[in-house]
Amino acid sequence: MSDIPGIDVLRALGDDHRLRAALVLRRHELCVCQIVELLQLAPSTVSKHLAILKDAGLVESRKRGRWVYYRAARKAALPTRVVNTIMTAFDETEQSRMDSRTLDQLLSMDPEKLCEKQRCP
Amino acid sequence: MSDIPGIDVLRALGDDHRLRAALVLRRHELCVCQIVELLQLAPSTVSKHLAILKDAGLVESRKRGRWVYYRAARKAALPTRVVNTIMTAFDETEQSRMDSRTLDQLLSMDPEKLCEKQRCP
DNA sequence: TCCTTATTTCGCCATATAACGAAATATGAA
DNA sequence: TTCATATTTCGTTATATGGCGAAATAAGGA
Repeated sequence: MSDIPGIDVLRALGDDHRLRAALVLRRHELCVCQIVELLQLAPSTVSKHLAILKDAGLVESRKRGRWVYYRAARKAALPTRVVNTIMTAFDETEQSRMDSRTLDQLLSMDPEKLCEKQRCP
Repeated sequence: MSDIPGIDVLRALGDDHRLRAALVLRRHELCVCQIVELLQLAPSTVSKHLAILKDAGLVESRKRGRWVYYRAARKAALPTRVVNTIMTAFDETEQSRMDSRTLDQLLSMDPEKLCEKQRCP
């Protein structure tokens, strides 16, 4: 369902628990049980959240004995400037370019005719 | 369900159709029927998406006759730098500060004891 | 006023998602 | 090898979300 590359990052961060986890993992490398304590959720739930963050490329993990440690990924961190930054980035996707071209066509059409077309297929 | 202020922006942008709409609205002011054509969705569906973007403060609307025009809000656009920017911004929220304090306590505890506590309530 | 029509709201359905507990997995320690 | 335990996977459930069509709303034009 994620057509646009990178949008999974927004979805990953669009959950309170995951955002909180992602934030603390920027400051400290933590094992799952510590995050369980912080978020007050079942271990299985936390594990899944961390997997989603990992799939989005936001965090990475390493195993030491029975513990698995997570930390922010070494590559990927909201007001006005932030939104602009996000939008600009997404603006470089293929979907955005396609939309721009489609839009050019739409703009050359009379909105009146557009609505008419939408009424009568 | 949105405890953390600003996270609704991420959720709003975390949908392909809404992201595409938000992007084109940064370039052009458009009426609903034009966005309907671009996204190829039912007018009612588009209307709902636009309301979500509006609630998140990403777009604004004005009514001219029977048409409603939407455009990017005059205040609030992914690579590494973007994610860092997002994270830094969210890091200034109260929830993040609370988490930091909680974390300080957690870090002073033996993870072993933490896990033990989680086993036996 | 009455009709047409662009948009929104509402009700409904299908799917996605978050949460839990139980079972499976993996690994250190006895 | 056998036990204990940290984490993950799986199955289930409740809720959230995205989509549509029909009805409601609002505003220009006959």
